[in-house]
Amino acid sequence: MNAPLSLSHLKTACSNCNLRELCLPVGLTHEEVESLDELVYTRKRIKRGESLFRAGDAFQSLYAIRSGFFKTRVATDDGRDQVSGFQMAGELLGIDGIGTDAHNCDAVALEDSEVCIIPYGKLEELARRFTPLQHHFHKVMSREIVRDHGVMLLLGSMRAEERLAAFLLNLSQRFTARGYSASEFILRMTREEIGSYLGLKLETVSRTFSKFQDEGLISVQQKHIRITDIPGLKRVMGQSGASC
Amino acid sequence: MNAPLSLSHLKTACSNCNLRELCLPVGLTHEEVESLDELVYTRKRIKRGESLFRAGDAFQSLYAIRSGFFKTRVATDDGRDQVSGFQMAGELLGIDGIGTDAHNCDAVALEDSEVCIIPYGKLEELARRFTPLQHHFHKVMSREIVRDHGVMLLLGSMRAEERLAAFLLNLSQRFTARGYSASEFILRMTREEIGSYLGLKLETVSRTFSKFQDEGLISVQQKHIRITDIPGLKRVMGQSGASC
DNA sequence: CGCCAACTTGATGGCTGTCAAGTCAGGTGG
DNA sequence: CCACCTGACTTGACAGCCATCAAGTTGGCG
Repeated sequence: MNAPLSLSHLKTACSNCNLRELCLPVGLTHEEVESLDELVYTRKRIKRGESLFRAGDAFQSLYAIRSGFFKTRVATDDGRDQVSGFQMAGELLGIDGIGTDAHNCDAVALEDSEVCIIPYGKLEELARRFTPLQHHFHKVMSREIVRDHGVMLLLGSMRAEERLAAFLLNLSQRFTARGYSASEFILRMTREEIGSYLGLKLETVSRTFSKFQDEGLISVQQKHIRITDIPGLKRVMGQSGASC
Repeated sequence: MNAPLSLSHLKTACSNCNLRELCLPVGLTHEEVESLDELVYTRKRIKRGESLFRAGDAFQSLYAIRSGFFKTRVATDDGRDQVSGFQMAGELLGIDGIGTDAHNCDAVALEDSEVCIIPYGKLEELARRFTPLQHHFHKVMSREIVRDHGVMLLLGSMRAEERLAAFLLNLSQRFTARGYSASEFILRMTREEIGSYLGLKLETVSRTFSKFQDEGLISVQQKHIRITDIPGLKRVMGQSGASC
């Protein structure tokens, strides 16, 4: 099922990957990227609804998303759980596992997806040899922390409309960075998953989408979203009473 | 003001530091710790109310707290801000700056404090030479991400009482790890700062403290907290309707 | 001693959760 | 091909938690 063939190896090589700009190899010379190829030698396909890893699984590898869409989900011992993020092509999964040698969240594919398996031991070894790789890996982790702080701010101080506006603008921006339309996309997650991520109930998400539509900011049809007024959404996000 | 004297160097050395178990040198051999001494050659004192760094400052160093207590604070462009964490002795400050080469939050001392300055370039260099240091540094960053996910879960799905109970238990546990009392301590932060961190208003924090006191869970007198019923607090935290 | 920031407590209102009913879209099987 | 079924979504009514506004208290510090 995931036997490494030499053909798949060829196809997997970082040096051929068009996600280079988003993934780990950023800033490496061509030569350095080629030696990265020894790092990533296996890909894995995950079908929609399946888990890449689950909380408690032994940590061994990081995963770079080659294609598809994931959610990560954390849980408390008393049965509560929450979506902690949505990840798309070029983003890294599994960083949470380094600290305890076990994964702390579930990573579930929201559509059929493919990931590159990055054995963590090898990554550390290469990071010791290639300063830019080390530096870039640290940057990726640091940015994840900064991103989480942004979500904490959102959860702690924004109202439902502001959260949803921020969410849509964030998705829009990430799609743009991948060459897709900034204003029109398909939501891979349900209202419930959006709500879980934003600390809202699914009804509130649905209601707020409808409100945005009434106000002419977006056009919603089930999972199909079209943002018709990006500046308007930004205004919704910033309306904390400080209009001057 | 922060001129490195040879005397202060001696006193700063990681090999003499009683926070070794909490800070970066965990898991290093005695020999390795000694070579760490070249890394940390300056300490800095921060008075209560002063900032160690501010959002936007160029990133150059990490800081290990030797003594004292800090809060970190993130802000949006529209004037909103939120406390993103409280840090005590043995914990690391500044990791958020690696990703963008600039700090993304303010670090403010909540009491007179002292930090060890860890030049980031040197840390990366040493991490390339000492595998355990590299590994430990990655773990520290990963744990910070996991911690943030926990806060996100708290902000997204817990009610005021649960948040405060979790907060008190977390403080209690961290004080315990440092050899202080698990049940009696002084809050270094104001109700407003607690509220900001937990996504609540200061009145709600105050009211909930009073409620806990009425219920015999804690005893509050201004900043002085005594937890009289730790299992009770844990029960408050877990009461999400799943009592079976 | 007096001032001020921090804190407590009360009254009221609004945002969002909860419960409920109905709609829509896609997939399956007859 | 169509009916049916199911999960996802929408919309409404109501309630509860927490924010807001307000007034008073406490404690530390000059």
